[in-house]
Amino acid sequence: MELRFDPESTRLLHEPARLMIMTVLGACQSADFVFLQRATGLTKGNLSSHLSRLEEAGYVQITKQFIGKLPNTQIGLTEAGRAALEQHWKQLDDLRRQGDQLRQQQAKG
Amino acid sequence: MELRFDPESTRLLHEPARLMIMTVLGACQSADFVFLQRATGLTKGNLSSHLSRLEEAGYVQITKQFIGKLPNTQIGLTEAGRAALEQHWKQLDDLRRQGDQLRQQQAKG
DNA sequence: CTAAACCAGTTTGCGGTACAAACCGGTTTA
DNA sequence: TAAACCGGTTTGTACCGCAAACTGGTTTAG
Repeated sequence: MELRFDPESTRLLHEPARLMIMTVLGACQSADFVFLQRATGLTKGNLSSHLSRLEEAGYVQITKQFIGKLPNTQIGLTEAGRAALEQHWKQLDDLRRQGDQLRQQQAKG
Repeated sequence: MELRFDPESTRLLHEPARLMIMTVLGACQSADFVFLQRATGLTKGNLSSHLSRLEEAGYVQITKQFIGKLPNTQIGLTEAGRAALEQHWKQLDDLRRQGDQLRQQQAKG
């Protein structure tokens, strides 16, 4: 029996840090850098580089502005990003289902 | 709001290849190397090294024997392995739930 | 006035890892 | 007896996640 599960399709989201980021963003239209850092517990450097990757992948869009005199970075999911996140959960659910199925086949056969 | 999600606890299983392996093993008492390779679609080298990692982690136990004249490697989940796999799914479920919760809070507030 | 602390991030350096190619000891086929 | 096959393991490399160091500006302290 051939397990159908494509690691490459959502490889980006298999990194826990990125999955956390996407999960938070999935719940807001937009969050800023500091909020994301608090929510995920990542270091600034770490968060920054993950966001760059997600941006390159087209999963988030990043807009910079000034609030008063301070720089501020807003991050939001793109449609592609939202789709990828859903897709990722679906794949995991599906893998788990396949495991259960296999188990039942074993029980019978 | 602080996301509670510990990447380190099940980092090993965040690798898709390893999650596939564990999923298959979760359904059998024991599987052999060739079966695992077919089921997961991994290359031999890749599978071998992932199994070594899982063994070091105490998640699988590996026993070697000869079938006729050919070497044969049987792999099975340990109790720790089974527990880790369940734990992993739980963590993912939990993260997703937290996302949904956040979303509902946003809808209200 | 200026130096030290703070803010909001980005870049850099490094240790670790996933992957396939090369390899290995043996067995079967030609 | 040599070439192909079997069941894996080891090696080399390119990539990646992480925190420390840095950047460019702002506020506080003396």
